[in-house]
Amino acid sequence: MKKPGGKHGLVTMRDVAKACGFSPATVSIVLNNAPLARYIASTTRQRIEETAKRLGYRPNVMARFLRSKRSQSIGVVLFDVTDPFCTPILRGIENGLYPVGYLPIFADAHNQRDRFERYLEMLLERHVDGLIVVANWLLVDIHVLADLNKREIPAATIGWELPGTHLSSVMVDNEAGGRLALEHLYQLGHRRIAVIRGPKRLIDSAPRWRGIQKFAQSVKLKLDPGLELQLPDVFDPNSSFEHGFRLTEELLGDKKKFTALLAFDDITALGAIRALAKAGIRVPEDCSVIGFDDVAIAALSAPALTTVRQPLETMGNVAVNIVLEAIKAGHENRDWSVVSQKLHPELVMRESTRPI
Amino acid sequence: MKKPGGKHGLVTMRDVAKACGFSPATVSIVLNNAPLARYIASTTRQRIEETAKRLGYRPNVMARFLRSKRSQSIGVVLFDVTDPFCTPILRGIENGLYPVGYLPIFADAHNQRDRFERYLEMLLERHVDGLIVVANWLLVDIHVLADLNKREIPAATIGWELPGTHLSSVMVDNEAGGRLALEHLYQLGHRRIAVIRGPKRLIDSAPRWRGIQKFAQSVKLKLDPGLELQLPDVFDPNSSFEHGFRLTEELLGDKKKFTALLAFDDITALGAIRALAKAGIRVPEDCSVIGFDDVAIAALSAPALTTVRQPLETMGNVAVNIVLEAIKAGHENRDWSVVSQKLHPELVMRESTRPI
DNA sequence: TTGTATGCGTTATCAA
DNA sequence: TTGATAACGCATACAA
Repeated sequence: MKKPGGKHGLVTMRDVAKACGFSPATVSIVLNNAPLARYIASTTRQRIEETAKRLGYRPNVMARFLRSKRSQSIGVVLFDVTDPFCTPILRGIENGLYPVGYLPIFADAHNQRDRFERYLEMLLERHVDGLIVVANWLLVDIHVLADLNKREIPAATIGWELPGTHLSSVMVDNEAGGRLALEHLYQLGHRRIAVIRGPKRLIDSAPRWRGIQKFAQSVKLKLDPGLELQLPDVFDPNSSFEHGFRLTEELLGDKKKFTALLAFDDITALGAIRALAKAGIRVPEDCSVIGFDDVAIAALSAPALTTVRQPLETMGNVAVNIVLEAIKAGHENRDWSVVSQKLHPELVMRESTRPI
Repeated sequence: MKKPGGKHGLVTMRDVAKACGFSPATVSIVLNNAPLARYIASTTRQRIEETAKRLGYRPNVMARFLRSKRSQSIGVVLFDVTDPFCTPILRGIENGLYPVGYLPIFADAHNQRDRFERYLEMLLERHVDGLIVVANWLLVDIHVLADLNKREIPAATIGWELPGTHLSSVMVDNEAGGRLALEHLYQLGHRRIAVIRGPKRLIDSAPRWRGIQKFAQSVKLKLDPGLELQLPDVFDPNSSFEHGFRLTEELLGDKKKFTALLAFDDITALGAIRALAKAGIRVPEDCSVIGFDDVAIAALSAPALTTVRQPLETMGNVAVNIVLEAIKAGHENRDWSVVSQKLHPELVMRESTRPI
């Protein structure tokens, strides 16, 4: 008995058709459960399904795309996999895609704009059905977005947004997060609070700071500008540890007194804690420190970091749902609209803060 | 002037051909720099290239695959993205693929065997040109490997191997690593050393322990079996922190004296440090702790962790090169052979160890 | 030096 | 209820 399949061991639909004596068309209808499958005799259906299984037939996604224009894959562009911020998001995306049989095509921009753009092109060449972008300011470019709009590819951004485009977005409510952080320290009795603000060009920085200020005003707390530090516009997860460390050292050099420190993110907070430890200041006994993000490290560091949690995995999931919904709408020739979701942050109390 | 491209804004090769008055064949030859391109008039070539650019032509990778059998993508299956062990590997893979225009299709097994297998099938349906698997014992299955062999897809595993198959592998030299760790503690003057051994079913555990034992013998150091702990066969990055914590607590409860602790991996070490801190034992003043892997957290924790570094990113890169080489060989109808690479670990001294 | 024709594996339309 | 046939976008053998 001659074996089907070419030198690559591939079994095509025609092989199945030949083996069971039906036409490729019928086989296609049955195996895809197409609408017409309703009219196929159940004996036929069984014979076909059995044969397909026996021969180990696997549909060829590529060939299928040529007809149906569905690649069953979506592009995922991260600004930096190495950043612990991205990992849970990636997990959330993958987890949302898995049940519907979509596969993510993975691209990592290394925080480089040209790499980001090149990857976008590559993903378009692969005709991804949708796109999810975890980006930051570095990567913005009107040029590329025009392409996206022209091709009408459903796309969502995470942790970043570009109003006025066809891009949906999923973000944490930064203002609420900033408020949550300061509120926590305030309730613990802290009044002299150092704040490490985020990089100016990062979209999160302003609203987070606004939340802090608004809360301060609401309880008539006066934030000392001398305790206000500023992260530079450099991106790289390692650098923010360094910067947290250095800024805190400088602050300590100024002999300014403070009982708590509110850091822009967890890594910065860890850097700050290191600087405090080096100066003999214990956390949380002598100084409370709060971070932002609730990155994996936060729970493992010593002391475990109190922080404002971004629901990163959920954000990945939500982005997937937005994109899948748009893809479905496209197939059904329905309209779909851009959505902008803001998710709620959550205070996670651990060991790095305590009452004064 | 009528615009080319269908409702999706796609520009095909035919569009380009029509626009510049040449045949699709010529266009194909030029744009792919095929061998025949040597005979194409340079004016023609320029016209074609210019037109392609002007129309914004992008080759359709899917359609191209149908002819050339090259999908320009390779499947990457991770046992758990959430494990900090995987991140640098993923980066290494992506980085190795980028320059040659390959894209990784991403799959995360969540430490579940059925998910692992399902993903393998999905990747085969997508006709990936190659496969890289970052796995552990949980995911072994002869069944699936048979499929891989039959399809002759170049594949490499990282951090794990399965001799007697067509799978290449890239691993760290665990025995050397175990030796390095103990040697470091020994040279610092430690003699009463607790060891947290790896899960029995994990492939790394035995050789790493062997390296430890061999070094001990070579310097006539007697390891106290009472100071020997055993990680259970459970996989999940969080759990190893927990286990490191608990095992260390139990050890402390036994009132056994030790001046140093050698942990199976970094996360376990972090858990151990937490337990020590809780008991009022300072690291490294009262007890030195060494980890394994040099995961990102190691450098950021306080105290920064001394550890044995696995060149994770390099391992990803090496795996890519192995697979790409095999793919190339396949295209050129050359034979390629399975390779098993062992990379050297490296001691990274930070703050968690010190002389006795 | 360039054009024509064919087929990759699938699905969709139409005919039987 | 099922089967021919064409077409998706591209690359190649062959013809011109």
